[in-house]
Amino acid sequence: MSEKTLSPDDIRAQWAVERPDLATEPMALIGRMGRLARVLSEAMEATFARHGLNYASFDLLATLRRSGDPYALTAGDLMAQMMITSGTVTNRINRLEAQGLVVRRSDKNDARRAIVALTEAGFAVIDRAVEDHVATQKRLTEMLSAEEFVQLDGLLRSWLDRL
Amino acid sequence: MSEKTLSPDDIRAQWAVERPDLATEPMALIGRMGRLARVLSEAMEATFARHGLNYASFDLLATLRRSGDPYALTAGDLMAQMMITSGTVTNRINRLEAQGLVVRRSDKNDARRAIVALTEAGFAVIDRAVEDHVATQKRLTEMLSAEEFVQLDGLLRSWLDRL
DNA sequence: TCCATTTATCTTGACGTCAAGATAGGTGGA
DNA sequence: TCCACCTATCTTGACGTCAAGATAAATGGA
Repeated sequence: MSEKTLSPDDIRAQWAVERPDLATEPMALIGRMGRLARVLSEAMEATFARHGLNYASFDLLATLRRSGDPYALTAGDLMAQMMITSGTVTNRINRLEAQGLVVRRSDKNDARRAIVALTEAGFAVIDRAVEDHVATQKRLTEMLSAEEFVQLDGLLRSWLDRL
Repeated sequence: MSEKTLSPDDIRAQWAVERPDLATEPMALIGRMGRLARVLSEAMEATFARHGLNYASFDLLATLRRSGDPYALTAGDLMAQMMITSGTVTNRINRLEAQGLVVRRSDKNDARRAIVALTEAGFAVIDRAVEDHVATQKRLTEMLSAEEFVQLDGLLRSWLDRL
């Protein structure tokens, strides 16, 4: 009935009434992880948008940029590093190519391969965007004390390792 | 060049070479949060799939189920609680209605309102699915010690509060 | 040399999501 | 009573993503 959003704890409280047999401690933790990921994503998307990008395009440009000179990778490399399917890679490349931020070249040794390279415009955009992105991430994390930061990073790292 | 996926730490190492001026400590932490959220989501989606559901449909059915008898909310309530737009609510309802898991009724006092209620089939599906879901969440979190669990939950909670 | 097999990328169709706008019903003041 | 405005939901069009399959090129063994 309530016209309001519920916190993960509110949701647990509802389940406690309706299904008191369920152990919902993990639900609150995982729910908070999800909320946090969402809030962080929204803040980062706003940063990308200031540079005419979104997560998908930032991700691809950043992958090329940090791969170092000559700022070029095959579609397959991009697929692996961005952890997406081949169709999604194709789509991301197409959109960035239309914006003039990357170019497709063919590999002289293997005509099946598509080599994707940053254009000068793409290089300029991602170099500016990543600075802004880092500043946003700093802002988002600086409400954690140094000790909290280290603790959280350690917990996330070991959980991820065990999964 | 590498045909491999990179850890958040690998990514930081690449940036350290290409853009040593950037302070990327937050990037590793936020990156790990994102990876973790993704791994957890994939595991939970697999659970939903065993019941013919996905995240979207589980979310709506669960919202109705835990709202308690008579397991019915307006589209607006669902929009607020699920934190999605009105168009997305309409879409989710349509799909679940086609599966016979919810029904739309009109509100006698306000013809603009769409009241969405669980069917018997919907109730049965969500009651089974949520048990499986809770078991999956238990499995995902039980690699954390009790102490780690409490620490992590506390850190996430306070970070979220401050954001 | 040939061709069956493997590899790299692209295409197609289906989903879930959102922003913006359309539609229809409700409400309050003149 | 009317109508301008507000509210609740639905529609439309655009994206990003994936799974599955199509296409084209490389490879290796007979």
